[in-house]
Amino acid sequence: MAESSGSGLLRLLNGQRIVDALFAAHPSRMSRAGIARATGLSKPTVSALVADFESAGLLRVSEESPSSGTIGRPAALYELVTSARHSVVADIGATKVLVGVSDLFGELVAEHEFTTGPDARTTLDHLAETSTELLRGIAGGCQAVCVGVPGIYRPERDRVEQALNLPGFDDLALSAWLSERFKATIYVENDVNLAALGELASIRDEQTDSDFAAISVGTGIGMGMVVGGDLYRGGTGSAGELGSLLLSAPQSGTTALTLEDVASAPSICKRFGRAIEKGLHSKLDANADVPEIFAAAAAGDEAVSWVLDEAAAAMALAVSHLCLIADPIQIMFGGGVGANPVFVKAVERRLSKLVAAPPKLTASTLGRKAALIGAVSISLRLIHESLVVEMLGDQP
Amino acid sequence: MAESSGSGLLRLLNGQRIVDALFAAHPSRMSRAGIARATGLSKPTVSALVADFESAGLLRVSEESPSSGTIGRPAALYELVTSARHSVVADIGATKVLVGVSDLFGELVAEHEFTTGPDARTTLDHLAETSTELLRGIAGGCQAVCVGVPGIYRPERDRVEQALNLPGFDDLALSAWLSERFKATIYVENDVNLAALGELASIRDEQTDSDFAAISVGTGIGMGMVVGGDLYRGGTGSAGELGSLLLSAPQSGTTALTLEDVASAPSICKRFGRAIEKGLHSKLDANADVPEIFAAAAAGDEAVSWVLDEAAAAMALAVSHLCLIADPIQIMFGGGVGANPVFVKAVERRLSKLVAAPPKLTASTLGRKAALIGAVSISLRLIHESLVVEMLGDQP
DNA sequence: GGAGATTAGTAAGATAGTATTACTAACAAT
DNA sequence: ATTGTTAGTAATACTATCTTACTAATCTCC
Repeated sequence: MAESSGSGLLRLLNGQRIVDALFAAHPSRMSRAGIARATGLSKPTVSALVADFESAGLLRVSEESPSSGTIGRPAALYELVTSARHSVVADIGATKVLVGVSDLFGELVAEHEFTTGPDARTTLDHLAETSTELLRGIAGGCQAVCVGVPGIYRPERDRVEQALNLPGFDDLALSAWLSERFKATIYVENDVNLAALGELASIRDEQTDSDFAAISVGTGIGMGMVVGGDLYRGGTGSAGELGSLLLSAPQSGTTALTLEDVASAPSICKRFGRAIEKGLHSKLDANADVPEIFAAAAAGDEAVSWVLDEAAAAMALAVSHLCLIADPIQIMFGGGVGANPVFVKAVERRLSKLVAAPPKLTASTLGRKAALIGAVSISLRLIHESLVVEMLGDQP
Repeated sequence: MAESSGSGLLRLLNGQRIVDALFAAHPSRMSRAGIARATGLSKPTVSALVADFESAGLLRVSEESPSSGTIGRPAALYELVTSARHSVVADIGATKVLVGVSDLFGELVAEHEFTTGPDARTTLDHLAETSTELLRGIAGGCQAVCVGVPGIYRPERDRVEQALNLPGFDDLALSAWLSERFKATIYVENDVNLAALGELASIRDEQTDSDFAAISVGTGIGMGMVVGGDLYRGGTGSAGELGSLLLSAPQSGTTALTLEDVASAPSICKRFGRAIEKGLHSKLDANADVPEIFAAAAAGDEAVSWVLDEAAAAMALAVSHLCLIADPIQIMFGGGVGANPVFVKAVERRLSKLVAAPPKLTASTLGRKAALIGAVSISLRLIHESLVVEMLGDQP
């Protein structure tokens, strides 16, 4: 075990700096002299630590192109070993489950998809089988597991709540269950939150980490927020329940409409049907589905544009609240309704009339895989946290 | 200067652990043997560091009660020197400026209040004079300055924006200005945000750090949020602008009411006047002020209860949005309207009908001093960050 | 082809800080 | 007075670092 105060701590800290420098430089490789320059450590110190990392299997000398064209003695270029750590990532959706195995850099080296089972337990059994199958042939197994669930996960009780689409979560200690099957760090998170992380990870090049929101508009409406690079969960873990947001104050007697009553996929279909009954003109059938409705939007269909306008107006109002309260820099829309650029444009148009400096609104580009990619980004963090300690600690 | 990789770093880290242990134990004093037990460091290491801290003036042997009643050799008990560091804190309000000097533990050792001048520059000059006056007799001057301003502070431009009540901020580089006058770390922050920190600090015993909101309802309506112990500012620094929140979607042609149109102090007075004109019954004059209106609320005055109900309903709707988006654990109301328990109770009653699990709502107990106390908590953080480095770095 | 320049990496010794062990100091209880 | 307990110090060893000086390997220029 690593000491926490003596010079062993110093070794860990300096080891972390070296690993950080190598991750920052990825995919370029670095010589030990280069690492010394980048970290400020002395060359002998770097050599000693790199030797330890190499014998622990985290680093190796790159085979190809042993430098060329430069003056001076050619360097031995080191690179991180991609396969030094693996993690299992999964997104348990209402209809499908995505499973993957990610390497040290978050590349998915194996993937699989299966249909969600009748209840949570069967689905999880299937998930466990699939992941051991995907891990076959990977030496060392996995060191981290991150699972997205279609409900609110409460770490203090180790329970998934409000997973309405998938029964059987009520008395299932999910983290404990996973710990029994995987000898790894376990992380469970709401799928919408993971999707927010995933969407952010996919645009991080052009964008700062801070204050990003991803709104999913499909069967239900949910939101994940990333604040300063970390997920924001709120005091009771239920931040971002946008669907229940009231569109106006309830008058005495009447119950007010919620955002979900107007802008979710089922509501849009229902309201379209009612618009037809009320006599609005449309080429479509009264029970058209969301893709059909969106397809007809371009053609200037009367009932369609009325329904979509209402949905966009409601969403714009909700987003205006979000801007005044949380002031995100960018908002990304996903889900069956939200990922449609027509919808995003309509919201954007209306939002500009409600808010002085509206944030950037974009449509999701990742689709279903957003949560899985978010799970990768969490599992990477878990692995990075323990990497150096484990690599340097095992030497006697 | 302290090395960042060599053994000097280790010394700093261990020094920090000792100081942290002493702060955590405050106001009890600790023996060196006790520090060694608490930190896991060895006794000689603790002795060496404590000796350095003592000669730097951060620690001293407590005079009184050199231990008694216990078995064994009596310990020399060490305590932090309260006056080792001082900070200047100020809250520049629209009508008054509060200035104080705080010691190492955040106790205010000097305080002063003066009327806000005609413009920012005059007020700041007055502030600088006052604080040098308050610092007279304090050896070493101040090491940190935290100033609350009635507007949005943008660090990247070093400007205070939207300070509508106090002209002259537009082309004033406030941090730079303060840096010229104080040889100390400077921090400028919105006053509502500081008030949130202050209110949180005053209840921290019973409450976790996380996800606390303070809503100020007075001339305007603003909110400060604390997330995980840190202020939340949003992407452009303007999170918490609750006053502009729309109470309903604007219909074509009409502009919708904002929260400030219904629940701010001026709006309440205006709407009360109109209620009288409309013929609602009241004992009060049509141009009654907020304290009078609240005083009449208990008596069941018709016009008064109509106006306050409307204000509370609007605030409850806004708070319901806040809960669904940010899910705070506790919300504290301050300001001329908000600090009134009658108002808070009314909001609470209405909120319970809008949200399934409403957070705890409370009325501010700090009043005007909230922002000043928040400034103290920021300045303490600034001082703690640099304390050990400065204390151990100055020895050759 | 050889001398010099240039960069990578290693070896040896110095330095700083910590932990361990064993000691002395100071007091209470018996 | 003796014994036991706790606080603190002294001496030494250990760990990990840095510095300095060296060797190694290549390119360039003559």
